[in-house]
Amino acid sequence: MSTATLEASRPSTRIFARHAGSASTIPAPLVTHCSKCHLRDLCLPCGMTGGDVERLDSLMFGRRKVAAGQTLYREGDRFQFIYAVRSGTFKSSLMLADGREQVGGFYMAGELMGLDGVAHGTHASSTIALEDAEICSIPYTHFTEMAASNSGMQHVVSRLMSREIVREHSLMVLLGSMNAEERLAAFLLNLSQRLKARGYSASEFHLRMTRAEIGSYLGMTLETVSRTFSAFQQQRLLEVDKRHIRIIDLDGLNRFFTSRVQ
Amino acid sequence: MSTATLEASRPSTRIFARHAGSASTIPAPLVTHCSKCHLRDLCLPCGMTGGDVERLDSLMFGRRKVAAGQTLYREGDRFQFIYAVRSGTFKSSLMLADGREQVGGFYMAGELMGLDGVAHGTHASSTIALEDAEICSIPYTHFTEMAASNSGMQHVVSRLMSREIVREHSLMVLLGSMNAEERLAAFLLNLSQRLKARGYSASEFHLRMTRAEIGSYLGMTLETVSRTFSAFQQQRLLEVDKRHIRIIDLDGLNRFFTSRVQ
DNA sequence: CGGCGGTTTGATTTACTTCAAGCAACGTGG
DNA sequence: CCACGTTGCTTGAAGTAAATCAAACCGCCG
Repeated sequence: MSTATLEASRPSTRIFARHAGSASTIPAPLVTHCSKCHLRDLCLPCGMTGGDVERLDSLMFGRRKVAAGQTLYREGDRFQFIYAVRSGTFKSSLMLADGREQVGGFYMAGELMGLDGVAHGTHASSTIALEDAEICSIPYTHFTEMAASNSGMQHVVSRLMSREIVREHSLMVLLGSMNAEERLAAFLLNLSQRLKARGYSASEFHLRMTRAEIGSYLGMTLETVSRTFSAFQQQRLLEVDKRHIRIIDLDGLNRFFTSRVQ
Repeated sequence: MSTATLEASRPSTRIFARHAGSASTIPAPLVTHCSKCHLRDLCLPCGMTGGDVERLDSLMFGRRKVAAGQTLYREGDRFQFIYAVRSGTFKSSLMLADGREQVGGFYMAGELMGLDGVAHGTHASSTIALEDAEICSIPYTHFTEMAASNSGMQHVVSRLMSREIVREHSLMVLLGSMNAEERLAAFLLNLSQRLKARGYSASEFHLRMTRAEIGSYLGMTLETVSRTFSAFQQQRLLEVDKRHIRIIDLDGLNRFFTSRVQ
């Protein structure tokens, strides 16, 4: 964990790390260098070759903290940045006419948010921090300008967008054809995998989101989410204590949705 | 494999670009020129400026017919092409372990298919023609090579991918929070709009897909689809005769899901 | 002609929602 | 410090939308 190197000493309440250098001669503190980031293999630079990652550094992505509950961008906001999660968890959601929200996804370290804005220059969803978090802001136009002269790099963006398409694809399957138990199992296993990829335990973790948010994401009510957790516990698949989850029987969980999705 | 004069220098294009003109010296007949295509404002070239569309011409997209029921690509196939619909209708779908299929979308003239393959170099879904159709095959690598030297053009790809993300976003809302009537209303209105944009009647059209396919797409059974059609007919919102649909009360239909989605 | 795929409609069942109540953890202000 | 409201979670009982099971119809094709 090479993190806490830079940010500790600095005032962290900057809105966006506007272009750094200004007065000082030393590199500005709140600028990120991808090449030195511990997330580089999960995040934007993933798959880049040669000096491309170093070239990313020159864009000097702004970095900032986001407090729990704070909104990163809202539906309709002008699209300027892609955001990379450095730490913490976010949810993206849409507000429905009847006041309810539809959660579209949860994002954790190394994942990119805001790609839906490219289509119309305007964000199609809102995203909110579920806990205190830290992000990098990637100015989209600068990024594409750079990618213009570099085919490898633009490939990376395309791949990331496509990945988002694939992700939503599988969510559609989930929402379109699974029952409550299958949905929750799929959700937990997905979470487990992503946490594992980030060096955390795959079998024991703390949920950052409420039952209502899980329910919205999975297309069911919070009561059904709660009941399904209880059912899993009784089937000795999980141990659940509020938001603390311990997966006891991974295979058992897996069977739930392996039976559906090949 | 030796024909296709114009593509000689780019062997990979050939697989799909019919070996039409064989030995002749005149341009092969089944090569498409975007600049002269009647779909240019709906399709890939949409939003391109200056000579970009002409530059697309030089890629000489292969064009071919696809018979009803024929598969364009399958889950797991190597990703090489993006496909643009010239005429006809396609569905994309996933096969579930229990043998059922999950339909992920329907595509009509000017729409692009296969973008999900960019992520892992492999298609994440299958797509099948619902009626006799015609497509252009766009060799992805050539296309990105060209886009490499042209920032305007690569913007176009990104926008198209992002649009797909947004599309799936709204499908998630649909699947996650709407009831049967709202889903079918949303489906019909979406279809109506897209047909209108293509110069067809917005109020009267012929469905190319079965009740089962609609149901799979909307996350409900074919029986419920059928019943909901009947209900709409009784409410004098539609006239339904098998696959022939006439929308009588557009506002009435609209009210169904305006009440949900802002 | 018979069989088949697509559709409609009816009867029954069920998985989930809705409504409702209670509890635990937490923060706030008197 | 305790009473209080708030938020999140669980559980129960009742209601319902949609799934399932089932039958029949139509148009089509070999």
